[in-house]
Amino acid sequence: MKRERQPYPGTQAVQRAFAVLKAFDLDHPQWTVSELARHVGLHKTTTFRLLGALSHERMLERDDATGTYRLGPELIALGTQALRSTDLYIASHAELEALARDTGETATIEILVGDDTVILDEVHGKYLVGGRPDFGLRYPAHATSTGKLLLADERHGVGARPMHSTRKRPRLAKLTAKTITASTALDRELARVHKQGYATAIEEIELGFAAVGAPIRNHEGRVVAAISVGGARVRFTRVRLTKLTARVRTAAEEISRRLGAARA
Amino acid sequence: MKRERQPYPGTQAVQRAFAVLKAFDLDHPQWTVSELARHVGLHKTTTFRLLGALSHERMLERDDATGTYRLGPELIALGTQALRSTDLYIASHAELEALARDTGETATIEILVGDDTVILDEVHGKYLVGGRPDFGLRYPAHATSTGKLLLADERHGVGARPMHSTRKRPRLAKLTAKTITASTALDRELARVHKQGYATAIEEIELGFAAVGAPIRNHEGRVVAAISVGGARVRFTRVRLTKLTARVRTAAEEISRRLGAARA
DNA sequence: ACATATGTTCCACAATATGGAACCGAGTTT
DNA sequence: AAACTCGGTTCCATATTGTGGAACATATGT
Repeated sequence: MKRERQPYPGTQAVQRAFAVLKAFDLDHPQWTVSELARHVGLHKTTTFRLLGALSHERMLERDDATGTYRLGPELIALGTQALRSTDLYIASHAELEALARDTGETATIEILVGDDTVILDEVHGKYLVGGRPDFGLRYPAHATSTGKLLLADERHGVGARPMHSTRKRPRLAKLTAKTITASTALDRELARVHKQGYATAIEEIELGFAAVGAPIRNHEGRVVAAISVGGARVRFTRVRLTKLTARVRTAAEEISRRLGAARA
Repeated sequence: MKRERQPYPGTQAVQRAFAVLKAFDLDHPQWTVSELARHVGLHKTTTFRLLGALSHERMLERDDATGTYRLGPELIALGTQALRSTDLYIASHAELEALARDTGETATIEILVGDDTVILDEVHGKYLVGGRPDFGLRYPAHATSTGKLLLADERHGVGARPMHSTRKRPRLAKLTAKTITASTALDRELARVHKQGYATAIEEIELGFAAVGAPIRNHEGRVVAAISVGGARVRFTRVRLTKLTARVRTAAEEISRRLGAARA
């Protein structure tokens, strides 16, 4: 087997265990031992043992009928526990409700995980009542209003951490005709977003969908999350967009203020 | 260090990693290295390395200000992914909304994780609008209507798995004056619950709170979850309780039917 | 200044995870 | 039906990997 150098001071088995867990995504909600072993590049036996351990911890669940594994209940508990320990969730929920009520659109708060944004919380407005909740969903950051804000801060923000500047650039997926895929174009966009303090994404993630976002800053001024309102592109006219932008920004400032104040 | 026998065929490091993660609960949303090491009974160095690895995987997050660790964003993603891969969530949501609408009370669906029930999904009725969502929360199973149903099936259900019969009995926490704490009394209650096909918990988990639950069965007849409606005790009069019970049971049957049908 | 606590690095040791080989069992193909 | 393939599983010798003792740095308190 290929033996790559451990890139970080850690435990191999743990790293592998999570590589296994992360293999369970929307495209592959369940796996068999062999398939998974091939996918993550581990020995069949090793994977088998890992799956056993994870199942025992109830992080995975084995479907006895098909013999496949899927994510288990303990992960749900752990995940929501993680959600709960985020102050963001508590600080933002009321404000998201107000946003959704005032604008009629869907309001979300998102954070950056790797190169994706993850929806922490979400409130639907009158234009989309009873819509399925989408929290936990991930979107490529470069194609969302919130993602741009988070990336912009990472690159231009206060403590522009130099060690992260050499971060591997991912291929920028082209999701619609308007998605920014050229890395130089993205650089320009991020600089602009950072300067103006808000971001838009008009049909960049999905045809017919538009959104405006504003940054949430912690007590240090770092952008730790971003909120947005989004909905059908046709409703986002130039003049309405201006109003929405203002509304989202005040909401974001209120949440940021609350985060700053919440600091013990 | 004490060296206990590995009770299952697995990897030690993985087991320890999750022991660490599970230490982050409502009481202890954040830990320092040493405190945690003591709590889980691991060597300080080992814990330190584990925390490093978990942080690198973004399963934990280090608060640079205080130097403490808390659950990280990747766990949120993993958790919601787990939630998503549960058919239960999809099969039940609409029915929970109907339940909440019809009864005005809060409707939940819960599963068993260890000795606790975990709220998978939840819809508030008219009596509690804008209430904070509580999914992911855990409650001791013996004190909830849903938990009783799940425990009852575990003990009296179809494949009364003998190997689990010797399951360690936890101390039954006394949450209110009405909480069932004597294990013989619980045995009797569970037998009754199993027989009648529904369960109540009147001020057993919290003063002033009452709930009725009914079981969700999969295609094999196993109780895989339970739903309930709950609210202020004063509204749960004897006659209304009868009606609520009937309503919850039909909802549960509908969801069970859908699960049975959903089987590929 | 001393004592006690924490987070962190280093390192020799061996316990632990690893993966090769082999065994079943169920489908497919010959 | 035998021969083959591909999946899951068990066994086991090996050495890689994780372990924890010792020591250091820093911080807080006495």
